[in-house]
Amino acid sequence: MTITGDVMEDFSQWFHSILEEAKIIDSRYPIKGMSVWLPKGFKIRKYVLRELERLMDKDHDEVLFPLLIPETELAKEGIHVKGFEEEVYWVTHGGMKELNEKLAIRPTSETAIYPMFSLWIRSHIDLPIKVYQTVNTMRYETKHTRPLIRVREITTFTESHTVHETYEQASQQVQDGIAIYKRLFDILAIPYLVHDRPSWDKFPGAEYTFAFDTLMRDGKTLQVGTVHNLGDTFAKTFDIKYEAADGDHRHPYQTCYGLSDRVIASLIAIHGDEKGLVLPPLVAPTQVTIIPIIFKDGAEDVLYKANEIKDILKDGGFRVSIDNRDLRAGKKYYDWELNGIPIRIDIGPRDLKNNKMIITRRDTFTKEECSLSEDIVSNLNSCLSKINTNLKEKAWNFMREHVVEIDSSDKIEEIVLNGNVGLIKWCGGYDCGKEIEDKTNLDILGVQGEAKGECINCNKNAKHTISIAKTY
RNA sequence: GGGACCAUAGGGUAGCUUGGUCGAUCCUUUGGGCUUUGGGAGCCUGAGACUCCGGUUCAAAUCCGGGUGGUCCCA
Repeated sequence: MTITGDVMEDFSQWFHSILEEAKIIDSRYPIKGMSVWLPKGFKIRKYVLRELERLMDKDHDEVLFPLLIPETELAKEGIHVKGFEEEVYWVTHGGMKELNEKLAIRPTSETAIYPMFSLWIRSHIDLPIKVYQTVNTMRYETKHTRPLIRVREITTFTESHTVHETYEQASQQVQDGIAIYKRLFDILAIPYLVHDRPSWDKFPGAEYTFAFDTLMRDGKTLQVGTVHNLGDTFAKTFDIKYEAADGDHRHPYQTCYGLSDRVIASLIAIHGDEKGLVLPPLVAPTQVTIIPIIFKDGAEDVLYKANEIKDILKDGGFRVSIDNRDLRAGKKYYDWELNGIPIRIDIGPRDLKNNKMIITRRDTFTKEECSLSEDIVSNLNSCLSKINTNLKEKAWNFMREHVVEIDSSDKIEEIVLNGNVGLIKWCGGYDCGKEIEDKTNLDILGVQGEAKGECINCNKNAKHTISIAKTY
C-alpha cells in the first residue's frame, strides 16, 4: 500500500493513487465520470462544506430546488443554452411512456431557479434575495474525465443566486462573493489567483465572470470557483420584475457564484505528499490520533492514560481518536500519514514513567516531547494553528514562485510549459487575445490588473496584465 | 474534435507475438491459528481474477469485430 507516482514528476498518477489509497472516492463505479464518495472522503467533504456554509449563512438563505428542469425553461435564455446544450442529460420517459415534455437534469440551476424568482419578487421590499444550495448537477462531458476534476456528475455544487435592485448592488455582491470565497480558500490553505475572465470565456449569459484559479503541482491551473455578474439579462428572459419605490416596474440585477468538488480536489492535490494526505486542521476528519504503545506489561496504565488524554482533548473541542487496533505501531504510523491527520500523539510505558507524551506533526514530521502536567489543550491548539499557517505559507510560496512575468512573446510557451503561470501585458483586444491563445496553444485566464507599456502581441498600448497558463 | 495506449483476484502484475502445457504466475490485500509488538515482523493454513457481446476454431486469457470503461497526448 503505497502512493505510486511522484507528486512533482507524475502528478496525475499520484493524484489517482492518493484518491484510492486514502479512500477518498472509489472511481470504479461503472459509468464514465462518476464515482462514489467513501466514508473518509465524505467526511472531508462534510467539513469543507461546514466551513463554507458557516460563511454563506451569515448573509444567505439555504434552499433546495428540484433536479429536473422543463425543456421550455432551459431553452429560454439563448446564449446560456448554447453554452450548455451539448452537455445536457435528458429525461425522456416515465416508465415506458414517453414524456410530453423532455426534462433536463440540471447542468446548473439558473433556469430552475429564476422562473420561481419571478413569482417571488413583487416589490423592492422583496429585494435583495440571496440564496444558495448544495446540489449535484450533471454534465455530459465528452472529453476524458478525471475524478473530482472533470466529471459527469458534479456531486457537490454549492451555487448562490442573488437578486438586486440596481446594477451597482449586483456589482457589490460580486465583490462580496469573491470575499467569501477568499475566506474559504484561506481556511483551506489553498492559494488562488482571481481573474476577470476574458469575454470569450465568461459564463454563458453573464456580463462578466471572475474566477478563482489555483496552481496544481504539474504546472496546470485549476479553476476552483467562479463569480458572475448576470446583469439584467436573465431577469428579462425570465420576466423577473419588481415595483420600485417610485412606482416604476423594473428588471432587477442578478449574480450567481459557485464552488464544486474541485475545491476538495485542490485541497488534496496541493497539500498532499508522497506519504499521503496532508489536511488543514479545520477540515481534517480526525485532528489528533493517539497511539498507545502497548507491551504485555503495563498495558492497562498506558490505555488508561491514553483515554484520559482523549477525553481532555475531546472536551477541548478536538476531533480525536485512539488507535486501539491490534497492529504494530509502525503500521499505525503509516495509516496516520496516509490519512493526513495533523497531529499524532504517541504514549507508551517509557513516556508514562517520565510523565510525557510525544507529539508529531504531519506537515513537518517534527517531534516534540510534551509534559502531561501542562495544559494539553492550549498546547495542541497552538500546534494546529502553526500547522495551518505552515501549510498556507508553503502553498502560497509554491504558487508565487510559479507566477512569472514574461516580456517577450517567444518566451511564453517555454516558460509556461515549464510549469508556470505567465503574466503578460495585453492591449485588451478580442482578436489579439485569441491570437495569443492560438499561437501559444495556452489559455488566457484573464485580467489580474492594470498595465502600462506595450501589448506583448501587437505592441499597441497595453491595458491589462493578464495571466496565461496551461489549464485543466 | 483528433490520436495513442490499455482492460487478468480489492490493488499491482506474468502469460498474449507463435491459440492447446492455464486446473493462470508473482507481489500486495484478505479470513483463521501460533509467536510477536517504540516505524510496514515471522511461520502455518485458507480466500480471491481472464471487462461484456458477437465471430473464427476441434480448441480462445491469447486471433478478429463491436460495446463499455480507463489512462495519456494533441486541438
